[in-house]
Amino acid sequence: MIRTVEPGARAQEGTTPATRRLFALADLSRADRVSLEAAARSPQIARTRREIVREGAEMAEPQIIVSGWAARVRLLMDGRRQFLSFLLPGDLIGYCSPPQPLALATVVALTDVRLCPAPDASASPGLAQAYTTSRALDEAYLLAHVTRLGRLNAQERIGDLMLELHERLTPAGLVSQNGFELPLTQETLGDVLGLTSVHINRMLQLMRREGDLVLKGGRLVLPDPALLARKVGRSRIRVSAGMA
Amino acid sequence: MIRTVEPGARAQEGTTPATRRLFALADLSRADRVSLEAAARSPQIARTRREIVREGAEMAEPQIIVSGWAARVRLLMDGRRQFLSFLLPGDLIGYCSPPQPLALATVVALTDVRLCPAPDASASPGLAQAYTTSRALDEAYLLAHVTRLGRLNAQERIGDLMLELHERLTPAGLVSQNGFELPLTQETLGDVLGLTSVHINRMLQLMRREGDLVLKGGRLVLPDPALLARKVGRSRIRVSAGMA
DNA sequence: CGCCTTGTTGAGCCCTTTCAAAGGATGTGG
DNA sequence: CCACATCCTTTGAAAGGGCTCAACAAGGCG
Repeated sequence: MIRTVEPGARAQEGTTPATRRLFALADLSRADRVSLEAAARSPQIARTRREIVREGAEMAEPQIIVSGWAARVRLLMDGRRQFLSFLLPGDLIGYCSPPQPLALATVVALTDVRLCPAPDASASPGLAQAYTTSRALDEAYLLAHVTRLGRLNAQERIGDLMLELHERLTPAGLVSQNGFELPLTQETLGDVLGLTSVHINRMLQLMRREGDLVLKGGRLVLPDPALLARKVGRSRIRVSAGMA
Repeated sequence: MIRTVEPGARAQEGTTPATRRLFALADLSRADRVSLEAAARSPQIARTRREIVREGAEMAEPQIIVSGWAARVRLLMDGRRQFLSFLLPGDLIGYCSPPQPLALATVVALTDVRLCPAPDASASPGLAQAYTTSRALDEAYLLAHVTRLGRLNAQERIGDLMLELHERLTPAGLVSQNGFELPLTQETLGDVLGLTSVHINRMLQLMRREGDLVLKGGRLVLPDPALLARKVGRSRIRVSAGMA
């Protein structure tokens, strides 16, 4: 299929994955886009494994993930660990309106992460809309995660998660050929999906053999996302009438 | 231990479980309290099993659960079912600020439920604060649910959930003698905790034998909540510096 | 090149599910 | 007040999915 790119559309797309994703969330004014691009241009770095937010700490100003992966996590005192959600380029950390006093979960960097303060939305309906939509998506993904953990078996959980990541990374432009970088160890994947790394390993092998996915060298490819979606019984996440 | 009740404190407590719970969430003005009490006095009824909100529908105005239990639920197309969260007296349904276009999950009545429109908070900082805190608690409980499903075994899940319900029903005044009404079938409990009703049954029996809980005739008693909390490794949920 | 993290594999066990059926409650109508 | 239907709880036996423990291979990285 051939797709024409109008000159106007290209200008809206954003120059980095994070801004591409944010631009897709709402109808932003030129000023909004400029301020997002500017903010993303001078990010801070959080190294792998470093805590970005600590559970129970007072909330700092909201931030945007410019690049890299982070996750919200909860630790049990016997050492068990559960990841609650992923934070991907263009996602917001700590955005609550109205503000909330305490962080509900620790946020930890899964890779080196670049983040920047989120431009103030109080004077911009476009930004406010984008942030709100982002937040709604966060909650939708969290609900999907509950269902995944509660009612899907190991293969379904893996497939469903990979499809979600595919879906979330697409607007940021981080997906090509149905594939994307997956900077997660099998241990981490286990702590996301409520399984052991050993079982993750075996199920990944099975799914590779069955042609559901290709995972090698930190890159994941879903040869046929639609087919996999049918196989694990997944439907697309939507929070408003129009958007993905 | 003897506790003195000052005449002033009593007036703040609210006359129904729902208002008691809401009054405990924020420092409310006399007008706030009056409007909540008034709203709760003319509720609508939703019968058991009836849908209160349908997933994907446009959001109606926010409502307050005056009495009864409801739950957010997601259905898989092969018939599997996962409850996402409970909605108890004093909880809000569909409160989002700023408003969100679509409901993210179906809400269904688990018992006959009385609900009323939530008084408008735009002119009242107290109400706004109460609603915000309620929403923060919702999210905290959702995160706890993820951890429960992902990393706890059957007994821990049951114990943890019962402790959460104990904690949530207490401010509404629905707990006495460490016990409360639990209007849930074992089937429902299974769909909350990601287990089968058969296994719920067996684990409940085990926990009864071990003295962790007493469940009979729809009433649950936790003989020693603190001990059970230690046993399942649970810590109390908090979203702000002061409150429960 | 050697350390350290990550991925792979095997065997056995245990927690949880499945399937089926019986027993108790509860409620409605006759 | 009994008969009957319905829903919920309880129980048994067997199978299965996922876990544990342990050891080994395979990559990065300094």
